[in-house]
Amino acid sequence: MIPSGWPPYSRRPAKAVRVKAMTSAIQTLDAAERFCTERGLSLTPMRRRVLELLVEAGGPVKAYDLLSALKPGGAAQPPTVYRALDFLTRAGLAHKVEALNAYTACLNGHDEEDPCTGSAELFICESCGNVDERHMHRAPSDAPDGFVISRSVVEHYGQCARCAN
Amino acid sequence: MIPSGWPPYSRRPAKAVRVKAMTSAIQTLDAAERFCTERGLSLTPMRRRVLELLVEAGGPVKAYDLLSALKPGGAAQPPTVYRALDFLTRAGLAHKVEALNAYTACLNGHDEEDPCTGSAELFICESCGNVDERHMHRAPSDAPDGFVISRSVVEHYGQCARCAN
DNA sequence: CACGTTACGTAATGTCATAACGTCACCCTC
DNA sequence: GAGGGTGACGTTATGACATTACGTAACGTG
Repeated sequence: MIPSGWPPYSRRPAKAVRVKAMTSAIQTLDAAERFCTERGLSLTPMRRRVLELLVEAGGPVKAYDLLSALKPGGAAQPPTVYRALDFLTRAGLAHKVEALNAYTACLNGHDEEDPCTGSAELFICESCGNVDERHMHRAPSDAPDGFVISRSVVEHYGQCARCAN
Repeated sequence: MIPSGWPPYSRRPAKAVRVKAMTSAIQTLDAAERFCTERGLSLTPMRRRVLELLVEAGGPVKAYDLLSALKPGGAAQPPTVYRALDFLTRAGLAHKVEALNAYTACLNGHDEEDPCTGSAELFICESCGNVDERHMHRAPSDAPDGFVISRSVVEHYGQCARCAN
């Protein structure tokens, strides 16, 4: 009667941070470096390291998983990673996935044209954990009269084309 | 350089549960009652009480605030309120506001025509805390090829018309 | 009646995030 | 080069949000 087993993904054990594409990671990090220097932001070693972990994971990562991944090179405490995530999200280099309490790197538009403004539309595959990010170029057509939007959270959960088979 | 003071609303102290419109609350509860009996769902006293608190609050309420509000009539523990919220959200009588870790009553379409399917578009005023809910009748136009959406989280934060002045 | 199911009580624990304070390096200006 | 502001980060503790696991009572059905 009531749909059960919902929401499935947010109850799963967190997936381990894994390396996916080192080449693109390096490219992304270099782009992020340029992005920051152009704007007078400092991508410190700690912030760069956290962004690197996010990029390597290729999907949403929990803050405490980042923390664990950080541990080997010195004991890190929660505020350390949350401060880094705060910087990255403010800068538009990462997004928080609200419904997952997780964080994901923002790969779009930091090289040249269209920097991320902070509001992205996320398509999250509940099978493989992959996140496809689209920037929102449209306002909702059915906003209440006179409502002024300052920030939007748009997250779609489902199955990507690859996993739907 | 980096916008500061963001996100403002989610860091505020939780607002107290307050009574807003008792008449509409009763109407809503009666409608919810009918909604459940029609579907073979049982709106138990506990579930009804939690829904009542949500309706009275007229906006997002934190689980532990519900818990406090429940206390006077017997000591309630977290699972109690989370179970009630789970039922209400599954039934479509309430929604979780993900970016706020809060819950809000769903007032739409439980009387006759168009029951809430679970995916609503929420417009949350960061000044007065009011939530305006629209049901989503459209699919995102720019979904990745072949992506099948099972659930969407859409939350817009900003200022309502009344507070914009 | 024995059994399964549903709802809720209760204790403990797990998970996510921040507060509050200290230190150090850097830069500026006098 | 002493003083003072600022930004980044370490460290301890705590707050805030949510679940696991187990027990019991009520109810319906074979």
